[in-house]
Amino acid sequence: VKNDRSRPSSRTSVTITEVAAAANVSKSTVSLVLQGSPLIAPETAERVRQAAQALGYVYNRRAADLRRQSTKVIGIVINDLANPFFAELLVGMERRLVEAGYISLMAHTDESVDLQERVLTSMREYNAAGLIVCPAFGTPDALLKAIRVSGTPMVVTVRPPDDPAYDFVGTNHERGTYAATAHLIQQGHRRIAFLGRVGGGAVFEQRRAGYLGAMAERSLEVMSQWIVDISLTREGGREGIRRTLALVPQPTAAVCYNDVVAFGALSELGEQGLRAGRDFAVTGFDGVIAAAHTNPPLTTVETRPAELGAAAADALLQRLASPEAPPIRRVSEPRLVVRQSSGPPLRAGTGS
Amino acid sequence: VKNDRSRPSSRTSVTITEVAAAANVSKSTVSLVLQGSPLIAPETAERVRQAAQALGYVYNRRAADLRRQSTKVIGIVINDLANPFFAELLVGMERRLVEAGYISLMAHTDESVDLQERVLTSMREYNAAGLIVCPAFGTPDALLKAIRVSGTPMVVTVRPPDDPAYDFVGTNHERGTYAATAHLIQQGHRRIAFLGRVGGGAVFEQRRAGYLGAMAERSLEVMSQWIVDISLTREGGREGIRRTLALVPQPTAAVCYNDVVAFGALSELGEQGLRAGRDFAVTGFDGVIAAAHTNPPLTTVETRPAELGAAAADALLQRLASPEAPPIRRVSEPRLVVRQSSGPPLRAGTGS
DNA sequence: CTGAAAGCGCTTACAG
DNA sequence: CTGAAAGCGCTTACAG
Repeated sequence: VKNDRSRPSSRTSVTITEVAAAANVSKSTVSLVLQGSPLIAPETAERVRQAAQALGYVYNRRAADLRRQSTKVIGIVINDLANPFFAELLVGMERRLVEAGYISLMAHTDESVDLQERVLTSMREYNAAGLIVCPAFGTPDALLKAIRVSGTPMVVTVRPPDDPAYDFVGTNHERGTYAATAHLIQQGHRRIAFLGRVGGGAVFEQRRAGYLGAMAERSLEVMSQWIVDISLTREGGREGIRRTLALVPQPTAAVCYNDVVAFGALSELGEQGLRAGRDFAVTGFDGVIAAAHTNPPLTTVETRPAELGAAAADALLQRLASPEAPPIRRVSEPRLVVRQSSGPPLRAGTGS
Repeated sequence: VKNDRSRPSSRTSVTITEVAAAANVSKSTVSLVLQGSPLIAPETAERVRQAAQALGYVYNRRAADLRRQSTKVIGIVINDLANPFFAELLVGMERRLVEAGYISLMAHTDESVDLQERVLTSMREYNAAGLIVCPAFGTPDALLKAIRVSGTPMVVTVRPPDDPAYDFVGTNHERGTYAATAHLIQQGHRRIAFLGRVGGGAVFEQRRAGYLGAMAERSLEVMSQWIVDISLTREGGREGIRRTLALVPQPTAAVCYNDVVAFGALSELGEQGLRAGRDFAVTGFDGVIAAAHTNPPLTTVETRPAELGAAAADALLQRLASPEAPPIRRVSEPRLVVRQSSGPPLRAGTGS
């Protein structure tokens, strides 16, 4: 074998040209056997495979993709991986994607729109076949629009864009908090707080709307200070409970924006010597795995994050298969799961 | 502009050839301005940029990388993203990597060695410049070795391989459980259980060794049934507590393999009407963010997962910079953080 | 059943 | 300061 690079050591990659030489066939033949083409005679194919193996050949999919004008990589951008909801969502989509033969380019924006823009262009420069994005707070519509116009298949997830032209997979936020609030009312609560982040975008609006809707339906007034503005973290949940307990008259329950906030609420309640579900009721939103194993276990709105992620992946796969199909829009109905954090108020029937 | 493709719509990508034509320069010039070369006259550069902008040109980094024989993508493989420890680890490494101008190809193996092998080859086929891997349970040494021999830079993290030839970034598991156990003993506990997964590999061995070491140092016997074999999940933690409470004589404390197990333990204790920290003591391991906000807050061994991830990324970056340097080995010292889940036994001083 | 040739979108010496 | 040419590692008609 004439080859000026003395022996393909470490970083010098061996190419099909070299295996072709070793197997005494042409590049074309090697390429064909690598693709499992039935055109090649079994013995030839075997010889090629042996040669490839012996040389430690690794397929250069990048080169193949360049030539073929396609890739099997999908870009995933997540806004908040520290929240288990998004971690579970990611797990669900990534799994579905590998099952379908794709691999994921993943980036975490941590709610930074600048970072989001950078990673998105990077993914497009790497020719991602498609994109799944959970937009960071305050994502300019122009960004999403630019991608859509460029023709790169994209599904937006969790946070619905204003424009219905996007492929979107999410959950019905309003129905979720409606169910949680209605449950609390049914348990006998009348003064119910809502812990969330004011100005948190469409998702916040929708979740609050569900809460307000349920209250209004039973003709329960809601005092403005019951909408407690906190950061959407466990710390925020703690603070929210502290502020709620300081209110006069004191609410007896709180609908939390999400599970992470509820976790903080549960923790703070414990520190105050109160037992959630007995002394004060709390509900979460998301239904992350951890919610079933808090102390006490959390009543929450189950959105099945992993399934949601898989659904987003499916939507993208579908879009890849039919680029011209009308916009996909899948909004799942969340389900309230009653556990122990949401018992009736201490003296049931306390009026407002 | 003569161009048989009528107008670069949707998926038809525009190339440097087209912007070259539009700007009346050669491909070379376009390439140079794209790279920010100072060789090009400012006016020319500006003209090229305008043309690129106008045509909606997106840089094809894949083609550039192919030609340049390098990439800016790093493969990350994680064994268990459902565990917040790994999610936080991932966040730490991904952030550091984007800061350094890389983008991450991420895959979750869910402890499947088969899947792990597939994603690893996929990453190499895509010419990842380097790899960071948290090996799945039971990863054959041959797999890691094949990668090392191939010359692809790789750092192994969290789970130490037997062979010291690998670049490795992790934490001192034995010191961690030693500290947790010693703390419990100091609080007055004598009968202390260890909840973990027997046969869980090197990490389990090390964590158990720390527990046994601390017990032996105070000449405390450990009954074989105190080593409770469970799955490493919240469910496992619940079951572990149930089995521990059924033991005679009953242990008064439990060192948990990790935080997730401890979360389950806390939850189960609550369901049994017991208060962790008062009626029974528990410690965790990892120091995930959630540990500070459980009910009650969890005493745990803090490993600073995000920092660990960043350190793993740094190690890889370093390896990329000096391929021939001797193996990197960074084992951080974890720190015990005492919170409320680990108070003294009900009647302090109870003998063994 | 197999090979020679062209081309995917870039970069990089090398001229001028 | 700019252009022509070769080449990165593949695939894919097209011959034979």
